Amino acid sequence: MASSTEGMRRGRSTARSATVDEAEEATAGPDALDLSGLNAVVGYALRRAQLAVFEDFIARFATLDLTPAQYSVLLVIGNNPGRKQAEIAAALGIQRPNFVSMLDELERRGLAERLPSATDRRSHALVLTKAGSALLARARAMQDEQERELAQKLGPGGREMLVALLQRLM
Amino acid sequence: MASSTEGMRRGRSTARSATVDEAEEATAGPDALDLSGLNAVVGYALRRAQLAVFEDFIARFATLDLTPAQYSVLLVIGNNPGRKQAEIAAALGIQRPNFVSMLDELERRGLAERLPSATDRRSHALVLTKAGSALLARARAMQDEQERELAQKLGPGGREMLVALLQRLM
DNA sequence: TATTGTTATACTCTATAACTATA
DNA sequence: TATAGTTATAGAGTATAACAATA
Repeated sequence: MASSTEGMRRGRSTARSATVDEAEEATAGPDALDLSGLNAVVGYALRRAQLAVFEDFIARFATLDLTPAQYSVLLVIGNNPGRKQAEIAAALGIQRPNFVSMLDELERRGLAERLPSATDRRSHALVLTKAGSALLARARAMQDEQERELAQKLGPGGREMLVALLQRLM
Repeated sequence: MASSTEGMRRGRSTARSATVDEAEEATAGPDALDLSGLNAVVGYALRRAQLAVFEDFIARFATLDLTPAQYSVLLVIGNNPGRKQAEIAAALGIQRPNFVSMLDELERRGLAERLPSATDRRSHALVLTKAGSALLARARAMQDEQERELAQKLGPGGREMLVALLQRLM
């Protein structure tokens, strides 16, 4: 159902085995647009939800001056100290060239370090500094708080259900 | 194409109430990284899932030469013919200045048109051309097919559950 | 004075080619 | 020959200021 306006709304198409209809936007303003077609699209809902969650994340982490990407880098280095740049970058889906300036910045701020590898003089072993570990601890606590608030929005078991569903898409 | 070849595991997330559970045993290879901390983060899962779904979308829509953004614009114009640029753009979360070149391109391809408004000489009434409607119909069918495949990945009721959970985050 | 569409601009992300020094 | 880190660069995507025409 749905469709605030009568117009053209998926008239034909009898084969709808997967049920593409169910989302619906209640009444909004007087001249509100019909977005029913978009709201049923998984990709669109994913994009909007991701933007909303990231926006919230960025606002929270403003005090730590950390972007989501920087947080993920600190987290992965912290859990995997001594790994090569290429390994960390690949794990995060970051192109190696783009990872250079990210590390430059984290190193400049004294949060991470590029140590010489003992076995391969080409590679760098990434580690967190003490300051980096300390900041990561604060960031983790902050992120846990966001996770708790998201869990509340999502209802009982909703967060775990959501993550499980998202994993199926990757 | 072929972005990110990261190595993510499929941690079984045993449900735990509201607090962040970050104890997932990563059935790891010899030198696989520990990403358990990230995999429990809703925002990160959202981002990766969104990228995966969009990548699939882009590959499918390559034959129609439509990006996800262009598809959303055609869809919303089709369901809301005669609306102003600013209205369509706002509904999609697109900045008005950035919407200009998008419309230029759709108009250049003969898919959409900027008609003079009958009531306000400043504004343009957006409509689809016949070719635009025809392309949109093909795109919709293509998108329905993706939705069906996603639904299969997500299991019985999974797609509807996912969309409902995502709506709670916006 | 406010709004619509537009131009110009800038900043972030992301992607690729190519260099260097090692292996 | 291949790999790790790097440089340079190009392309999207997104954000804001400002202007002309109109309300």
